[in-house]
Amino acid sequence: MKNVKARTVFVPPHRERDAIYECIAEAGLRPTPQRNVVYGVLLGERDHPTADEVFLRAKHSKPDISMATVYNCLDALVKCDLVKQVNLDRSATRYCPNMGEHAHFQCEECGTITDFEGTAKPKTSGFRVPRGFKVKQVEMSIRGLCRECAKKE
Amino acid sequence: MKNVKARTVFVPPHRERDAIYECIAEAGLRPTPQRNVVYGVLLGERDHPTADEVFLRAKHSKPDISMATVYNCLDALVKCDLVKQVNLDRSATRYCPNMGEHAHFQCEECGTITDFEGTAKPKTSGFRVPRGFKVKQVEMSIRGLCRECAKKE
DNA sequence: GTGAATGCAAAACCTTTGCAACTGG
DNA sequence: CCAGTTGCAAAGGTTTTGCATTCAC
Repeated sequence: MKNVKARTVFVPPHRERDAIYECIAEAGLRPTPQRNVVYGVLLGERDHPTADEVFLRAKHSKPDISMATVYNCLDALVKCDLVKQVNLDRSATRYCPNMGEHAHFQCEECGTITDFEGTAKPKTSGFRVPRGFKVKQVEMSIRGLCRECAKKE
Repeated sequence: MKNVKARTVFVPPHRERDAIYECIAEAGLRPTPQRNVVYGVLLGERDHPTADEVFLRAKHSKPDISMATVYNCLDALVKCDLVKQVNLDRSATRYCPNMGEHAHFQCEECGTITDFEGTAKPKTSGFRVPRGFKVKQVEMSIRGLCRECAKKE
């Protein structure tokens, strides 16, 4: 279940590309070419790449970029709420520029990741938030069999 | 294994203690003292320990246990549906013996993990499962501020 | 000019693997 | 006896860190 490409089902809004400058500046961070490239990579192919995959793709337009910088940029984008971290299993963390409500499905057989559209809000999701806790983000991870692998069984 | 030594700090419920034998055997795996200890550790203190933390605790009752074995045991328990893997951030995977429906809350400030009781089913959670996909497990991760940290802000 | 961000390389960390020895049924 | 499991040590992969240099404001 390694080196598996993930699929996306949604269509990215347009103005996200400009948002990086606003959002990064707003967060008190400095907009840089590297952060721009990293965000561009994520928007370019929405397949939930790992940091390493982002690194390799970012090199195309910025050959000198370093791994440390990729991590820095990803963290910055996460802080700015432009990107989500996706932790599905013990393998590397993946990154997702889709900030809309959706769940991440991973196939137990082939490992592919698929986005399930929909909302995941406390009220509708059925868990109780204890008094005093402040919920900021809800993420849903689903495991099971994808269409292809379900057929084979 | 009728003679249970009273050295361990916790007192696992009876049923759960037996469950490991049934479940492991059912899964075609072999019940071993190591697997027993690892499961006992998880039941003893339900604080979502990492593999390393399980390792350290398991050493108390089984000083010769190795890290590789801890991973082996954890994987075996996960396969038997006695234990869940919990992946919240880039840090190490955590393990949870609570197989009831609940969500994992992690505080952005202090990092503590809290269980939120409740169900997380596709129907009520608001996401759509594409035709042909088979959902086996849904996991919810929530981030925000815990009671203490929310007060401080 | 100054603090923040970068690139590099090394370190730290987490997890897996290969293999000989052992174990439980 | 035999397949499955263990312990060890080493390898593999991911993420972080320290520091000199560069960059954006």
